[in-house]
Amino acid sequence: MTKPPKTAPRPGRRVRGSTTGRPVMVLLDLLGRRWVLRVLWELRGDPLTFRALQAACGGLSPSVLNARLAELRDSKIVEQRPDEGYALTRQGRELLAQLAPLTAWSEKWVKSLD
Amino acid sequence: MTKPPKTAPRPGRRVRGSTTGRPVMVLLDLLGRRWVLRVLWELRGDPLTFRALQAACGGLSPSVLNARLAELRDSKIVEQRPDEGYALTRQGRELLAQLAPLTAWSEKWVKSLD
DNA sequence: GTTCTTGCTACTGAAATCGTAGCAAAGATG
DNA sequence: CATCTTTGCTACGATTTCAGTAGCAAGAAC
Repeated sequence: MTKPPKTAPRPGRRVRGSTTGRPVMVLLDLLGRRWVLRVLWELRGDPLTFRALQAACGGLSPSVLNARLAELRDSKIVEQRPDEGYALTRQGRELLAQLAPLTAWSEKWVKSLD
Repeated sequence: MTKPPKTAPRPGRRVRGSTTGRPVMVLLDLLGRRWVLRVLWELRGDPLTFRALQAACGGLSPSVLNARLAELRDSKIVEQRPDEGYALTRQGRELLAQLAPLTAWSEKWVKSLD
């Protein structure tokens, strides 16, 4: 009874809700995991240490943070730099750039609620 | 001991990891819930019925789908049209448009893995 | 009437997450 | 040297969320 190894979802592999492993499905699986979007968001500026990142996310549990960071490192979206902490990779920054307009959208969105 | 009512996260209210309720934080909380991104993605085209949407997402459980749909309706991102099924609202389509470039990004991303 | 489909609720077990405690390593301070 | 702090992270039980299956009420088609 060996436990299945837990890793980040990978293109070509089966992921949640998709047997094809199409890249965009894999990405949606990865980004849809709790705290992932937030972590990327908090890394939009300078690199953050583990604890700083944890604090920035409002004190999420270190076990979950560590799991998410492992997945994001595995996916080459985040990297760990010695003496600096965690930072987005080049492609991680590209990904975040796609997400940047969400701020503006969310401001408009607020007004439509109440 | 009344249970707290379960609703979608709302701007101005406390959300996971943020006491300020800043719009973008609320949005990240909402989008980071399991299946939300995928559901939006599957609604990019024509409206889908509940069951069609469920099938498109690879057979996720109806209870979760219903919960997500309730949140997204509450957030005015998805609407239910009589005799058509579920569809994105206007602002829902705008939101998805922000996310559209993810397909292209994910294709590049794949090549960087292995 | 029966047979479909559709939208959804109910229920149980599994998995993910939370919250807290704490430890080993490295650096600063005395 | 000793001690204090910070940092990255692991362990563990409690809670929440999700998965998976069953099934029901309402409507349409027959």
